[in-house]
Amino acid sequence: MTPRYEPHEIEQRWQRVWEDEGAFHVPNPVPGAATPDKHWYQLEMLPYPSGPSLHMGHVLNYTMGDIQTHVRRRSGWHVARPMGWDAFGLPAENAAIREGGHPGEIVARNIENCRAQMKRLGWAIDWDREVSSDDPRFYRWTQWLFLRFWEHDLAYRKEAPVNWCPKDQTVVANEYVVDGRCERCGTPVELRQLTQWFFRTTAYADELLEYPDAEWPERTKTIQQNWIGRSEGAEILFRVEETGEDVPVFTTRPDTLFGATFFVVAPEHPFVEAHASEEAKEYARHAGARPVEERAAEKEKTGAFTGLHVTNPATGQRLPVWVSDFVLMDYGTGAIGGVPAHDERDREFAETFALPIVTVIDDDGRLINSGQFDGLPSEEAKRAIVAWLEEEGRGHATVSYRLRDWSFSRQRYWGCPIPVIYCDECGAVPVPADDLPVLLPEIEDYQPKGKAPLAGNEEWMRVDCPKCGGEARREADTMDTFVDSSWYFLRYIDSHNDEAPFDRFVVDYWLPVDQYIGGIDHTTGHLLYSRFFVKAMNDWGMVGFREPFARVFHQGWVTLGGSKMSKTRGNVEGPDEIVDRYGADAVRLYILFMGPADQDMEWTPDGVEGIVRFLRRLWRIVHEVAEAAPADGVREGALARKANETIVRVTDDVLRRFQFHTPISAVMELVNELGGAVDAPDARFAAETAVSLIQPYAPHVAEELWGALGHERLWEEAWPVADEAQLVRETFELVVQVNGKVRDRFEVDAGLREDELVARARESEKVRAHLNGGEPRKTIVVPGKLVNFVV
RNA sequence: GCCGGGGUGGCGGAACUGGUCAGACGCGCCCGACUUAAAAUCGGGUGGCCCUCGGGCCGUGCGGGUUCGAGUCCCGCCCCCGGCACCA
Repeated sequence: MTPRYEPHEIEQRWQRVWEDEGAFHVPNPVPGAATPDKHWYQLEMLPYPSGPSLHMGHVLNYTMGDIQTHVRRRSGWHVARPMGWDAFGLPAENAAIREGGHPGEIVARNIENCRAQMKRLGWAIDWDREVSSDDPRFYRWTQWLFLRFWEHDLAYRKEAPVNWCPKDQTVVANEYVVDGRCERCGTPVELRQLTQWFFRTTAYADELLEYPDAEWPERTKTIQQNWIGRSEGAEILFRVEETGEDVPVFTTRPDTLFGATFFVVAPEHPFVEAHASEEAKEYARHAGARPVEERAAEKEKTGAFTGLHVTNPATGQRLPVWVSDFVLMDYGTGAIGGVPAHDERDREFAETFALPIVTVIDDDGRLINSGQFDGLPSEEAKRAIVAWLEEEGRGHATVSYRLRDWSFSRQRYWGCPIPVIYCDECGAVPVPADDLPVLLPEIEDYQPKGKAPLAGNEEWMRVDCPKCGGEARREADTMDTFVDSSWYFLRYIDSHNDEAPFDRFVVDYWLPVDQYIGGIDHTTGHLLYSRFFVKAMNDWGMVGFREPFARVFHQGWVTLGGSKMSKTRGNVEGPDEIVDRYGADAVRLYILFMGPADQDMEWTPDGVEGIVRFLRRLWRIVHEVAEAAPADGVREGALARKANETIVRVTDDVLRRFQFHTPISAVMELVNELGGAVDAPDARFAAETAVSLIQPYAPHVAEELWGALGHERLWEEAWPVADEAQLVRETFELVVQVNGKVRDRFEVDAGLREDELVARARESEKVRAHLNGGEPRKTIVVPGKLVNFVV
């Protein structure tokens, strides 16, 4: 008698077994001992525990990783599959402010909840590797790493204009300002001149454009490349007539140099303060304060003449120097040679102020009015003019980038303290390694007030200078959350290490990450920062690789009401209710069956009934097979063939194509066929195959059905391998076309030669009717598939 | 403007290197069986138009092309999504 399918009873039972056995713990290799060389690091972006519940996007993400993990494990890979918590930072702190309470307590409670949800979904996580970025055992090493960056001049402190979010009351990195707004809260950011800590990401700008050891999606690479914004060009010196000093400009169009008829500096350019007329200074003061977006929106150019002139190094002509806000101080050199004939903005400027326009490139792209360079195609002219400038000592080829260094100090409480001490005598001094971690103190009032809340904690702030022993003060800013997530994937590998952030031997074994699953929204932030971290660590000899993530996959957004589920939007749907109702197996299957995992999908539980029906059908049919089918079932026949074909499809989709919805369809097809022949000699084999193949998706019910078929421990069972002999067909359905249209189809022997196939095709009544007794002009034979007559 | 991705039934989607009348699998809908009835379950149908019920014609955003054969390749458009953008 078939028992009832009771998902909750089954799921709890197997989850307990796996937990008690530590079924998904995979130990690290030990130097000198034999270690499997077939290994796989399966990583999904770690969650922010800023709310009490995971959302369906997490369910999608971690189920995908889970399937990958199960299939790899059962195929003989050594799989590292860790999990942790991105616990520091704004999202958690803002949640604490909303709810009232200490962020540490709220985060701890959320983590506990989310961990329970993860366990309830039955994910094959190695909990022994768990880390949390707010744990001193973790952030001790975040601080230690920061000191290495500083030591290598890849972290520095400077005063610079930075993005300030007036709502969150902190500096925000360029990478997390979207359309001029704070990515977290949507508030428009302001520019403020502040002394901040930066990581020198620009030191790796060129290398970050290349992906030598990584298979990344094209669109992801493009986004990063656009963000880095590399432009090849030249730096050219213009001499100021009145003072004799040289002012450099950056241009990507040195071929148009002869057409430069005026010169423009940015309002913030030091030249203005040093030499410009009072009127120009006055203009610069006002213009420089306005946001770039606002300036760009206006059609009419503004500006003021400085009263000075420069010499065009190509023509020797005297050019007026203007100041205008369409020239930006933070790109290139903050000064340009205005070429109104060949640049739209320069033209607008020239037209507004009645400046001369000289055409130097004709309609065929060749130079004119350019002295010895006349007649050269513009691409050639670029090289020729730069070479000539170099000879003259007036310029050289150079490259400019859009990328800016990453500002990572935050004027907020809930983050990793920056281990720096300021001493009047010694300046900025690193906290000695033995004194790490600098613990984040418990403070009552952590509300953001525009300056670091830690600064108000006198007891914590006052410290002896590690160098001279004199009275000194701590750095009160904390680090951006993205510093924690720039290296968490390394700590996972060696999460209990008390001597170092990680051991190079084990990290070199597991990394680079074989498959990273995460949102595309972190492309120019987290993903870029992580690459920067790893490249630097490789240069210091800490790791033996230069790219952290060999393959990246971006899941689509699970949307609700058309927009991405997120706590800030408040449109979060968690897994609890639907798991309560249908069980974890159904939810796991359903979230993947909804569509291709890399596309956005609107969350609706409507279709889950179809999956529940499938599970019940599978349950019933497998039990029927267990009763009706011969015990020593054969592995040949129509069902066995279908089973073997399904093995190939599922395996190829998961491992090679990274496609998770089609394997479910494939197993459904197999189960549909099996349902009509539960007592067939090969039914038992087909049932075992179906259960085995569905195990990564629905591990609990699969385990139970595996038991019903008389076996145990499916999670350790070798992944099915297709029997090649069974895949070879003895007959196939020959398609016969006339002029490319299918006119007949029938089974033929697979061993027939081409001429025999043609002969069989010509015997068909239907085909004859379409040939009208005539001879085909041409006959195309595709062995094993079709014959096409062309008349 | 530059760069990247995409457009297939009522819906989610399949078709992996051009080759089985494109539409697998599922949702929804329709019909039937079981039932006093409903739910659940099981069976069947489901791109459009025409039909003498054998079939015929059209059909993968639009227009061309290559090919015996195109959702798939090429050219030109249209639309949608994403990145960059007064970046010199």
